Amino acid sequence: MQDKYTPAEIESAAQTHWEHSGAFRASDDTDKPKYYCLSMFPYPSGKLHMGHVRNYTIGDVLTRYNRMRGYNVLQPMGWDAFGMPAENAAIQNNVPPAQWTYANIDYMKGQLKRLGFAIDWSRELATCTPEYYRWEQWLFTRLYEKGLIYKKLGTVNWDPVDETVLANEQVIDGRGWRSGALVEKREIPMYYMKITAYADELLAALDDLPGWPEQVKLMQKNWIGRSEGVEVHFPYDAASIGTPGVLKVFTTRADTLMGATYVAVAAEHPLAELAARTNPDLAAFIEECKRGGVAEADLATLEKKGMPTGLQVIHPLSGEQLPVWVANYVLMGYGEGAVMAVPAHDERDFAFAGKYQLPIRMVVRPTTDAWQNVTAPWQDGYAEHGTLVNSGKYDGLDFQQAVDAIASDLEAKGLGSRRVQYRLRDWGISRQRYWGCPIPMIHCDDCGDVPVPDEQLPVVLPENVELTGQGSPLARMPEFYQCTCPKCGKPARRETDTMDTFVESSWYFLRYACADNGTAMVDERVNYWAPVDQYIGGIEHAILHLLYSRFFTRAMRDCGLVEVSEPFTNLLTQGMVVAETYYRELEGGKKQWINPADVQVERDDKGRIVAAKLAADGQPVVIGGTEKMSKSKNNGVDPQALVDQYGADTARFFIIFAAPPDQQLEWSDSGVEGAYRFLRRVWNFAHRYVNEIRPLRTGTATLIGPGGLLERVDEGASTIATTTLPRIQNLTEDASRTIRRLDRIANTLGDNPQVLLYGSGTIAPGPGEPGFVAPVPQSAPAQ
RNA sequence: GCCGGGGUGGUGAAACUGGUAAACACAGCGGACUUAAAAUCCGCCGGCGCAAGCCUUACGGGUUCAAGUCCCGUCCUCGGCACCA
Repeated sequence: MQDKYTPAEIESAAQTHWEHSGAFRASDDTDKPKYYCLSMFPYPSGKLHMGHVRNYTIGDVLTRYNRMRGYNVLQPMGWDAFGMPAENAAIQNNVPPAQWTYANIDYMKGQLKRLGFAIDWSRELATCTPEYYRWEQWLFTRLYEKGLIYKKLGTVNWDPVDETVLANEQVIDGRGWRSGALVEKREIPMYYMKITAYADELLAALDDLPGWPEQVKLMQKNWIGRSEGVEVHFPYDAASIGTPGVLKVFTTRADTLMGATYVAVAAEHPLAELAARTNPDLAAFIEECKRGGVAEADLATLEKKGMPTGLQVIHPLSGEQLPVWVANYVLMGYGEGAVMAVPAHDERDFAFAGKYQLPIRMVVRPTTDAWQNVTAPWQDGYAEHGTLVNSGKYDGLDFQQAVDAIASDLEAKGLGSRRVQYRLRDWGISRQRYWGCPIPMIHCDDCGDVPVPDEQLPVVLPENVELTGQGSPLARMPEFYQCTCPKCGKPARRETDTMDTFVESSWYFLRYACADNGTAMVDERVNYWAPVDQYIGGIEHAILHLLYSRFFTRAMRDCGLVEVSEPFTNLLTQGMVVAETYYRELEGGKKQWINPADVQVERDDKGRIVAAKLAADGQPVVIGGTEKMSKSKNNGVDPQALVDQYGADTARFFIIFAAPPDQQLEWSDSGVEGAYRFLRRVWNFAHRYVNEIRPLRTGTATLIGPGGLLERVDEGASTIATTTLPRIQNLTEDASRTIRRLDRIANTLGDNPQVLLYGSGTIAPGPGEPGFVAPVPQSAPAQ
């Protein structure tokens, strides 16, 4: 009897049936309520990894479940196909990025089909096709005309040897990853999307997203970082600077303005450059600040350094002269590229003033008696709000009174005003790379920057190119960049930068609603399907991708393209897939990571792993602990091997039961084995007791009965299948025992209990419908 | 450095508003049945202790009649930090 469970045959029969019957095609026109279930689309890197399998299995469970509840469910799939890895592969293997990408898509699509997901493949899209990116270009020109896209200087990592802009990922310890050269910061013109125009709305709308995890909303809130404060203008000192002007800074601590003893500017600030012209030491320091990459994590951990410019500005209230310093912790891209320094009440300024012997003036006294004067070492209390002292007419005011009085006085003098500032910066979308969506702009000597007119779209990315790793090939292709100005007809130069790949992923979920439309970006069907009811993906996208998508949906709304503002009603952030790691130390301290499949472990009588050895040579290996499955730690399990050995149902069944969706999943080979044995038994069980329902193929998952268990799945995606059945470890026991447990559970559900055998859905349904509901015998014999 | 998670037995993990920590299981150990194995059933299963009992939620403090849960601090770990996707 056990021989009857042949997953490869059973699954392929079911999948063929689904394909021919169009079982998973979502209808655009039905009375059923809609349910749009979306998993984040994959980057076509080569083959699926276990994280993909988990992501899409969770989405598939929700998809099939909601189909059975009577919803018109859309579960589409596509490819986030532009990006750096294709260029790297191209350089390494001498294959054009397009060819590499399409081959990967082909292979991975086959894998997804083999896994039997209920995907509507008729809506498939790949972001690297002109059919997709032409609409991105079209929207770009609309947003440019609306002023939501503009051009300004931005700072990038520059590799002086390869003469290439590097991504942060390509800068390792301040050096280019290929050339090894010391990386420099360089300013180049780039296009920006004005996401800050939506900062307030993006922030406020977080309160109306009950279906999002609190932690994600909090991260977005902090990322947007709204703060109320005062913009203060420090007039230039005529004697030292020469030209009239003001130095602008923003502060949330205007109450401490009378304690400001110097101002600090970024190395790229005009005042720094002015002073450097006559001061070689300062010029050298500015050069030093330009070394290294632009990643904030690196900048924030740098040792704080500075140098005086010799320039002075005038304190707007006291009239005192304050020295202007250049400091490496002030960044040009943030606010005005300058800060006022109040060493007595700011920890960073305190440390800086101590290092360079700058004056420290206490102007706030705490309400407690914890301290009386600001002295080293720094105490957190120094930064607390309190009563003003040493501040002339402002003495005795509390924080709010002081801010109000000082802001009013600055406004009266025309030297400042109250203002709201965001941490959020506009989104720079220009990339000096080949494998991306061309930015549809033309540069004309006479007319300036001119958007490509609609009738010339798309600007097609040439696909047969050779990559060298030095600069963008587009900039070396006259046939690409030579063009005529759409306005005056004179020879002009086409923009050779491409867009950030986050742009493609910011609207793909809307395109699925009408992927077949060749004449418009979206049509009225988008208002039927949007918003996505359930979005599933990794927590690593909590900020950038999700925030950009929320912004993009609003920008499209304001172009009259969609009605909704929020793209994703419910968000599930899935946990990682982790596994044991093993390694051996090579000479030179380098670690050679060994795949767990090649390791034999020894356990003590408590079941702890106490020793491990390589199966091939019997020699011991070091136990490296549990880590996220990755190539670098060589602890990945290949989904393909799993499917080949046990079938798709086992892979999916294990992965959905081994851990709650939002928690990390620990890989267990015995758990997989147990899942397989369980499925085999369920299949035999189903075959025996419910074979009057045809076609019957296999049983793959678990019971969900009417009553309690069913509702638990309904409560929220985070409880799928976790409380209804014991964890996968239980399933390593003999399946008949488990089935008896299922019966016991079923019997507690009241009259006419039903067991829903459900999972990959290869328990085939009646015509067209996946999933299968079978009555359960009141007491099933053990064997 | 900054923002957001996490840290409870050998393992997965429970503990809902502060009220018996470790439910439910897996693994393990012992036993029954069996010629034997499988299956099934029974018992044990955080630590120390013969026992009564004492100790135990990363670590150190605190609040409380009562703390895994609240507060302060520390350590470790994971995700993100705007050009990885």
